[in-house]
Amino acid sequence: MWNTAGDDDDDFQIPPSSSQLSIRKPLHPTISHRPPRKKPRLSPNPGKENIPPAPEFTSDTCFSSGSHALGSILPSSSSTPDCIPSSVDCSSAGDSCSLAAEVGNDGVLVGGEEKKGECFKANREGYSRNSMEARLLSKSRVSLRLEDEEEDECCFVESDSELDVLIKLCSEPEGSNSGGGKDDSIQCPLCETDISGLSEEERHVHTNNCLDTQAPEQGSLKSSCFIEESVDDPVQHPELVSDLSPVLKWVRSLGLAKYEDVFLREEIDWDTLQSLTEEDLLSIGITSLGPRKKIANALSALREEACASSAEPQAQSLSNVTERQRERSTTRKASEPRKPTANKLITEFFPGQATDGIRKLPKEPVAEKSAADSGCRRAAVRRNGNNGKSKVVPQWNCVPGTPFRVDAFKYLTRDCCHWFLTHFHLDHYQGLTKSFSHGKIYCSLITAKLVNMKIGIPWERLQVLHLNQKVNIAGVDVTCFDANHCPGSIMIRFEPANGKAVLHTGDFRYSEEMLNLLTGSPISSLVLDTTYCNPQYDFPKQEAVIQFVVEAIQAEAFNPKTLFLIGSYTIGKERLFLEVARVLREKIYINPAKLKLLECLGFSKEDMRWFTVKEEESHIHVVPLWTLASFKRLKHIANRYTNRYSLIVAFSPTGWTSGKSKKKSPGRRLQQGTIIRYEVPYSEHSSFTELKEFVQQVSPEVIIPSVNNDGPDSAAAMVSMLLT
DNA sequence: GCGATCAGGT
DNA sequence: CACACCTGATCGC
Repeated sequence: MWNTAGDDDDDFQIPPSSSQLSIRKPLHPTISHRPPRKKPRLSPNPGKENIPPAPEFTSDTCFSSGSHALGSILPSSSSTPDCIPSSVDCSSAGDSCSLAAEVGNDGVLVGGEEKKGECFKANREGYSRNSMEARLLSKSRVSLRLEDEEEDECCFVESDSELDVLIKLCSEPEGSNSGGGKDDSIQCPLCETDISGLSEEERHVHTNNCLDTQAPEQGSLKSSCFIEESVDDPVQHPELVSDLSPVLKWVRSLGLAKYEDVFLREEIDWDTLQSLTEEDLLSIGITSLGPRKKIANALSALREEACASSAEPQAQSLSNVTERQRERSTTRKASEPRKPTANKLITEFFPGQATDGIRKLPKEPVAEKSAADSGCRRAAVRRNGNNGKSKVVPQWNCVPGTPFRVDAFKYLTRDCCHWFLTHFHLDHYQGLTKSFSHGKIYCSLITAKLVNMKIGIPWERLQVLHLNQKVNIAGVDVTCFDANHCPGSIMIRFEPANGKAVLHTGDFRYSEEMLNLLTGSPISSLVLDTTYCNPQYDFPKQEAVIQFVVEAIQAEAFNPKTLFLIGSYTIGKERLFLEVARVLREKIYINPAKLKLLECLGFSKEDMRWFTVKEEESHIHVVPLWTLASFKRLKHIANRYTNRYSLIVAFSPTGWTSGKSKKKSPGRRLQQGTIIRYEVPYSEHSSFTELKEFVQQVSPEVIIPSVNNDGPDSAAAMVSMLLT
């Protein structure tokens, strides 16, 4: 694993790294191999469970039980073989060539037969086409395709979540209460005329007419949903714009017209405006200091003004507005349920839950305060939400039962002096600067080195945690494990005195080995990396994707004037390009800064030999991921190398590749002229299936998602999906 | 001038 | 979608 380094103070090499990736020989399970799990796959649809991903060929079995050490991706016994074109089995050759060819199922690449020939040419080291990996890939592709069929079911699960049911319920107009069947009569929400006989378009015309003529009476609308909708869509309902316009005018008068939207979205009326604090402004999205101060100052001036004369002309002119607002809010209360609006706290869907403590259901984990949390994260505090308290630390940055914080440097407070950092990615260490003086930072050795080197945190502030070793910090037993995310990434188990253990996954990619390590006290709360917590994200094992990339490179390499580009983050994806180097037996170019960084990651000397900072020594270059994002940038690179290279083949490894389109394919190939870009689903987060497996195994009482998205992917919805 | 922070982009 | 990061603008010391 990445962090095996941490096991040994003096030597932070990544063992067992001596092995060479040999994709060309049949593989054997390694010593550490565990038999594939026999337990039934979790499936939202039991009837379809007979479509497992071919157990005998899962990467877990072919490779060494899902291990993570670079070297152990494949058995160490097989140094790169000098085999053996003569042993090639033609039928399977078709298989593996078609891997590359099929990538191009969008079209362009590689017709079958010719390309096969090219494959052989490119196959400098030769290899047994009948390899397990080739079978693994074709197999997994089949199973993936089959799994696509399950997808609908998964989506159904999602849409059937508690949240969704509520949303559906809420979005039904009152008029359509009784079933809303299509035979029911449809009334205009304004004049209540039966408009069933009209076409949909005609109905729109009708209601729009009513709107135009009846606008002043909108307060009498029956459906509060409609009112809310109007606010959401002021363009369609101009009368409401004028409702809010004093606020908007005021904002405009400050020269901050760009924030009008914010006030509109938050439905801030004149009264509310005057009670806004600076915190509120921050929370509704006015994050720039300047504008915020400006508004705050203007507000205090406004308040003073209001105090000075309680019946000022300005207030007078606005009274009708505020009255209307009040009226609206009372109407609202009286006619629930109401339609959810974009700016509604998810908490509101779960009355009581937000303020309740941990809600425990027998055997079923729940999303703890998930609702409140999702609101807190994006807009730290919402209007009227926090009684003026400052920055709210999101739930997932806290460790229940302890005063500790995890990846919470954006929320530095003086009441905490134990700060954990799970890994060195910007979104987790953001806020951490070298002037940090809030106590100790606990992290893995690799992360500590990076934090020290890149941010300048002095070593005195850093406390290295070694993998799988329990230590006691402020009375809490703390153990960390390899998170299999990026080098140095850890998951942390906290065992506070109250007996309720907390597992914080940080960002992680599931592996079965984690479960071996996680034995011990049962986990009460699980803070879970839910990046891909949606059934639509199901991607192959990393090993399979590496395999795919290697084969694609081989297939494309018939042209000696080809430049290969592999995308990478500051840290992450190393495994991918290191394996490519090993397999192709070619050095990989990285820039000096990257080399310095890689030197912190504990690679062995042998591994480091695969890297070079001399551009001319390699035609495989590691570049930042975003330079591959657009063909425009790629063309720019191509222009730089017109003399040396006639073809560019780029690999863009990201889990999002397996989004809505091209689901679960091991990669796809895009081409523009002499530039080819492969998008490969190489993910360093757990797939949905893996998340389910993990949650199932850990079986916590409470799940706290570390989510970035809200809406239908709310915490509650996610938890419900995980449990389905 | 520099570091920190934010907005907007890929 | 928004991974994890970049660039450029702005702010404060």
